[in-house]
Amino acid sequence: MTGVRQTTPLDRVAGAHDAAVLAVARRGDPVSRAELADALQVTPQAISKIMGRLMGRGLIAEAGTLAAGPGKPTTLYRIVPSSRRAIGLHLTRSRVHGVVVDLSGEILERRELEIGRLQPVPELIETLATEARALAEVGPGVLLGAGVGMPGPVDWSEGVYRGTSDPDPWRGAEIRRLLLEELGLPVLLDHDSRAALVGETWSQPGLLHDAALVLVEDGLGASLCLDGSIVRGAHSHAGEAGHTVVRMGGTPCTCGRRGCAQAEYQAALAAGDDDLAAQVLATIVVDIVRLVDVDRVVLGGRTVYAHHESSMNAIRAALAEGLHAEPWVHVEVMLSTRGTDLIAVGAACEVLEHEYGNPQALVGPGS
Amino acid sequence: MTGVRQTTPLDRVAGAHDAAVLAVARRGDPVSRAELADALQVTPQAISKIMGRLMGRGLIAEAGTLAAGPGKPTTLYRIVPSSRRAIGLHLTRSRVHGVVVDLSGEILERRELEIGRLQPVPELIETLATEARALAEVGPGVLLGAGVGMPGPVDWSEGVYRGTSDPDPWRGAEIRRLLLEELGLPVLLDHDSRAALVGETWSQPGLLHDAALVLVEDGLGASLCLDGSIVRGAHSHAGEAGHTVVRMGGTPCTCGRRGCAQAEYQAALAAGDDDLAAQVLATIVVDIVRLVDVDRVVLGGRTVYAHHESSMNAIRAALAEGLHAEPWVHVEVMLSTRGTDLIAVGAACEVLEHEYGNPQALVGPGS
DNA sequence: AGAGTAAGGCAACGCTGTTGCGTTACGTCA
DNA sequence: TGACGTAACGCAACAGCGTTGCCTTACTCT
Repeated sequence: MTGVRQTTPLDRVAGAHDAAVLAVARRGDPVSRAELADALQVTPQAISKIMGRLMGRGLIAEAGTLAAGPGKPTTLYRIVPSSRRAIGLHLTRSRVHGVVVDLSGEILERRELEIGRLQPVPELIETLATEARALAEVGPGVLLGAGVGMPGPVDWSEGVYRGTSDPDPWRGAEIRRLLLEELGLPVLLDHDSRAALVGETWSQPGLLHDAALVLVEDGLGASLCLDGSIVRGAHSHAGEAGHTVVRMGGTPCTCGRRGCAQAEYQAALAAGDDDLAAQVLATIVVDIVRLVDVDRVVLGGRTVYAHHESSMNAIRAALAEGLHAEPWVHVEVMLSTRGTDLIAVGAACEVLEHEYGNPQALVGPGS
Repeated sequence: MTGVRQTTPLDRVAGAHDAAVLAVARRGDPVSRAELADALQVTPQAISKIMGRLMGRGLIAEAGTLAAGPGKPTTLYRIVPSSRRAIGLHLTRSRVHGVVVDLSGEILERRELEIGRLQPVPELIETLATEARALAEVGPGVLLGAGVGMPGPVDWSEGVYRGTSDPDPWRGAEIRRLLLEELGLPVLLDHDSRAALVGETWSQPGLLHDAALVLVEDGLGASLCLDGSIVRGAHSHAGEAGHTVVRMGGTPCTCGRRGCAQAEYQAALAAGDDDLAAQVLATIVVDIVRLVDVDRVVLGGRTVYAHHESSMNAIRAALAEGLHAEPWVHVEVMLSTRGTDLIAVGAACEVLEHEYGNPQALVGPGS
């Protein structure tokens, strides 16, 4: 597949800088040319050119001036949230939770729909499309596309729900392609925990440079952001932390192994032992920290919402215990800023990220 | 810290392309302009310019022509291994194992030295410097620097051995700075498992795009290469897979927790239960695969060398069992190509990688 | 007002890879 | 032996990136 080159290397330089400026601007406060020059490691003159491009596209606008002492006052710039929109859909077996967000990731509208447990794929696509079309009505700005976040094995690059082994009507569904054909809009499909992390990184650019997000919904998932990039893996399949063994020979899991974190967590909850459940959560968090050295851990998901305080405390305690010999390692534990919208918002942010986020590698595929 | 800009964005484009060409050339077979153009997604004319730069630096040379049908025969190019050298030192509590490698990662010379268990830091630096100076005598080509790989918590970006909590004469040693001052050469310090993976990726470019290396020496470590980049983490501390809990409430570990993989592994070996030890290894491999979705697992290290066949079989069996519901996920399990030299060679390759390896991010620090 | 200061624009520049076209070096066939 | 077709390759002009040097603008302070 000798693909035709789409962008030149110089386009990529420009694109990377445009994305970097947007990331800084997204942090909220108006920024100056000098600040941006420092952040991007380019000259102020280059920032002027970059701003010219971005203002031409309507993504950035001037936001007044700031006089500090003598001399010409600094011109400030801000992002224009209303210039773009994206739809995000959180799909589970029992419902579809949808949002439209603006360029800054703020929610413009929310919708919720209960669905039948065994909706066949064509009907499911129709349901998703209907929700998306309703959401598309809301808000100003160019609509960029729709993102879908769902649990279970999901192949991001193929846009396919892989499914588990049970008889499953959705197994192998080409959700991205079908929904794209239905909507006529760009569509992205991703794992719920990865979508959630994309959402967190979008609205807090730079903060989650090395971070893990632990998602507790029906299952247990974890996504990673390492060195500023979301980890998706060789088969776009990363994030199945729920099938990490924390007790060899323990509770049997649906995956065939024993003592998976997810199985142990659910067994503990079923037995009413909330402390043990929190311990399981804390264990896999410490394991992740030891393995990939993230310095932020974000906790989110419907199930953990009720006892998030105790869960976070258990995680903090386990981190303190497991890292007592390495005092230079500090890990910040935080709750998702998005509440129960985190996956829907994250799915929408996948679209924003894809369009205006960090650039692909400078050099094409190495092999 | 408004650092002074060292490279311009255009330098980085050129540097990235130069590195990419070297990576393809390192695979061994002579390559043509057309192949490279396809791999880098640039025009053949651009490859000519890139080759001009690289040949000017002596890194690449012409390697004959290849006539295929009518028309001017294709010119082939190959890497010049003898143009550069790097020293690699593998440091443990009981010895120093050193190598010099050429640009292709081949060993030119090997040295081994037993050392006293509690050598104080200044003496240790002197020992390392002596070994490095002896190795520096061997082979042609420009000597680029020295890499040091060692177990335990190591901060790559600071070049410091962090140490564990025991009274430890090496704790906090600024090995990189001290050795640099002693040798007058660039020095890099890294964790043994990460160094080993750098070595594997250097000599097999492109193959280990998403891979894990499990290192079994005195302790148990694992390093990751995700999306083509070695994972070092927020505190340059990634890879402590040995302190991943595989049996909650299990064998007490030196780190303070119970049931860490390393503790369980060593306990099993001490009890003579090699099967159980292999199972522990297999468990953490599957956990890693589930979490970050690597499609290659490299096994290496002195301790696992004797029973590598059975260990690899156990890992393969565990992968087959743990992934039976996801038949599209294929994971290749392989043995290190470097035998017991893997860490020393890897440390040397850290230097090569730093000088000629994949480019830093296109845009400077995002914050 | 006038001097001093800092921000920002304009124009020329250096460097990337790209494009268009001519040259080189090979096979093939008359 | 020579003309022709073909494929690889080089040269020169080009577009577009950020950079540099210089000038203009806009403000404060005297």
